[in-house]
Amino acid sequence: MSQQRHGSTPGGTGDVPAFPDLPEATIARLPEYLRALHNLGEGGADTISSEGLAAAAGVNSAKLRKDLSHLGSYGTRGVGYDVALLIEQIEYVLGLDQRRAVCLVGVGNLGHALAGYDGFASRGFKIVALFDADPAKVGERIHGLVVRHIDELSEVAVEESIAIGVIATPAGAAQAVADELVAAGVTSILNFAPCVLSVPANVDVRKVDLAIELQILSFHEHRKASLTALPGGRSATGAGTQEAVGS
Amino acid sequence: MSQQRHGSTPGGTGDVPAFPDLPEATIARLPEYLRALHNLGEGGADTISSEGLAAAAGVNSAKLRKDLSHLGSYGTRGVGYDVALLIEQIEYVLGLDQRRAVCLVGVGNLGHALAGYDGFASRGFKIVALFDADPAKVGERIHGLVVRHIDELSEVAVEESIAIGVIATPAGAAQAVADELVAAGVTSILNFAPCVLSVPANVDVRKVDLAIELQILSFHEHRKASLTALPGGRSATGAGTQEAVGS
DNA sequence: AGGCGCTTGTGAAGGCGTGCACAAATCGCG
DNA sequence: CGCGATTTGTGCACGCCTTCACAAGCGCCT
Ligand SMILES: NC(=O)c1ccc[n+]([C@@H]2O[C@H](COP(=O)([O-])OP(=O)(O)OC[C@H]3O[C@@H](n4cnc5c(N)ncnc54)[C@H](O)[C@@H]3O)[C@@H](O)[C@H]2O)c1
Ligand SMILES: NC(=O)c1ccc[n+]([C@@H]2O[C@H](COP(=O)([O-])OP(=O)(O)OC[C@H]3O[C@@H](n4cnc5c(N)ncnc54)[C@H](O)[C@@H]3O)[C@@H](O)[C@H]2O)c1
Repeated sequence: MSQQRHGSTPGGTGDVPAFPDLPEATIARLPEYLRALHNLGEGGADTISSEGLAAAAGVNSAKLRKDLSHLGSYGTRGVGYDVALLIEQIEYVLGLDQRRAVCLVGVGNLGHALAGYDGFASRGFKIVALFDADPAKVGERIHGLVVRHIDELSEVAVEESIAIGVIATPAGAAQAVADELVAAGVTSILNFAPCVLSVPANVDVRKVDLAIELQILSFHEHRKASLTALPGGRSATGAGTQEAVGS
Repeated sequence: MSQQRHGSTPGGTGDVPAFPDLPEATIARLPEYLRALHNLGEGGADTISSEGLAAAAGVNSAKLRKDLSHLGSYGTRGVGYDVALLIEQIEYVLGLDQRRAVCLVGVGNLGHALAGYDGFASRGFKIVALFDADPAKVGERIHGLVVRHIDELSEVAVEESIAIGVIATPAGAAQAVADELVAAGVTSILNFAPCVLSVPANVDVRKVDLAIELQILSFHEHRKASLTALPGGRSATGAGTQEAVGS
């Protein structure tokens, strides 16, 4: 525990990240580990074993170790992982050491909820601008931010160095909004509208579609129902196993 | 086009679904195909090629064909897929031929938005009950539904045959709510709280965590930024390729 | 009626991700 | 100072998923 070397992360000379190539599946799980670590840290834990952290994150412990090994060796055999150090490492890899500016387009039902969500701020993001096309909404004040007209997007995006945009408009407007975001220099988009977006290759899009989530659950309900007719009525209701469903 | 046989789906004698075992990855994409098909159908298309449907759904056409082939042979070589027939098929497989009852627990910021979302109704679901623990919220009327106290959950769930529950409470309350949902007979849960849920093995859980989505985008921003220092300034801004990000 | 172009359905190959099982490493204790 | 208990890091094998490439099937046009 003597030297608390961070590998080559902060304080490095060249400070070149140059992640080899973290598996996509791994980076999708890092945020979950991070959340679990924060919980554990608040609980007063100094170190945590892979088994413990895996349980807190709802994954297999071997998978967790392999994931973390991709970042480097930040654990101590026989002891576990230093919680604070690991938090720092994951936050660095995810680029959360700097608070990232986010803009939100479409301040309707969903947009209102998102604008008022404090879970963003506590996890590395700051909503710095709200946009809408409806003149009736422009000027409205939400959680300390004034809704601006979508035409101002480009100007504000540059001014505030916004790299991430959230789309919460109806599906019909989403592609047009995406185009405007891209034109304004945004290179990452989180899309809540149920539609496919076309964007240049250097722009990342992630989509959240609640109806799809429900439909997947519906399928499993359908399947489960079709098996109810089986003998051996008692279902395999185990102890309290986490039912992990693909990312 | 003469005989419109549905394989063995509706109107079958035994009517036993007995899906062999659709790959998990496939069923996660079926809802996307379904949405694309509805769009195309409204656009007046009678049939659609795998290429066209794949484009509309943002996937590779070979993947789409393989996915659909798991449901049976519902295409016509040289022509494509019958839009209406395929919609019917997918909806059957997903169990959407019956409108599924959903309850929502936690009518706060996010819960309000979800309760008022019409995208559920149009895609096979009906929110039949809202619950909250806050006495100040109980009794409130939202979009035609009255918020009920969480203690009534079990009673209402049985009465309305609710199999799917949505959790939109703070993370601290989510596990307790999940336990109550399970006790009330709910076997599928959509969880918006940023935490891991422990449930019996026969219960499916899907989680939506917005901060995680943003953190994944942040990683890609971080990585992109670390490559900016490269020569050849012009980024590989292709035509308009969809940037598919894992499901 | 026959041929031609188009599209589906699928065999095969390759890549990715997962999980087991164990060697290597570290700590604490006698 | 050495030993056993504990936990990490990883080699390996297996299975799933994706993608290519193509034969089989279908309709249309001549
Ligand atoms: N409400 C929900 O709970 C919910 C859930 C899942 C998905 N969604 C999806 O999220 C999106 C928004 O849902 P909502 O319920 O908030 O809808 P909404 O109609 O309440 O809000 C949409 C907002 O977008 C604005 N808008 C429209 N066109 C615009 C444009 N070109 N530029 C900028 N702003 C524009 C509108 O003025 C409106 O304020 C929809 O695509 C919906 O399918 C909503
Ligand atoms: N608001 C958002 O945009 C947003 C975005 C992503 C995730 N989330 C997550 O969704 C959840 C809800 O967020 P929110 O902003 O709506 O919070 P909120 O505080 O506005 O609402 C939470 C609601 O849950 C109710 N509640 C608390 N304990 C309960 C219990 N035991 N049983 C039933 N109801 C209970 C509260 O009375 C309140 O009405 C949180 O976990 C949050 O992290 C919210």
